Amino acid sequence: MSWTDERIELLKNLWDSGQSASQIAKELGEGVTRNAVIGKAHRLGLKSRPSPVKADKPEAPAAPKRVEKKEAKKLVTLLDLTDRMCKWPHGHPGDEDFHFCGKPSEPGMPYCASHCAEAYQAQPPRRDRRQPPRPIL
DNA sequence: CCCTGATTCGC
DNA sequence: GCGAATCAGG
Repeated sequence: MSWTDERIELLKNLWDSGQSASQIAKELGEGVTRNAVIGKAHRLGLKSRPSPVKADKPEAPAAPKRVEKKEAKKLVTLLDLTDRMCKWPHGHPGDEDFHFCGKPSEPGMPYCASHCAEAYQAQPPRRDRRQPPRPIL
């Protein structure tokens, strides 16, 4: 596959819609890797959203602006889920704040480690609480 | 190990 | 121009 106009547009849209390169790659499908996406994005001049590597290092810690509001976390909706994402739901379907855990899931599992623990609790030894059969004599 | 984007470099 | 390999960080 080559970069047709359509694909390029899709790339642009997804890119500045905040999708990660790997997610875009999946949606473009057909053997497109995140490297391809990043490479193309780079070449197109679409660039540089906060990259972990280039992250700031001002080194002057003289700015104690700690009382900032917590950044509003994006809620992981059904549409955001990919495999390898924890599918543990929070809230009730239909509610505005219904969302999924979304953390990296345990390999082969639908949930992250902690939610696996939640989901797959071994049943505690259930003592049979019915009255034992009473011998006739 | 999961993930992120950036860069390099042979094709 | 392309993107796999690599790098660099969370």
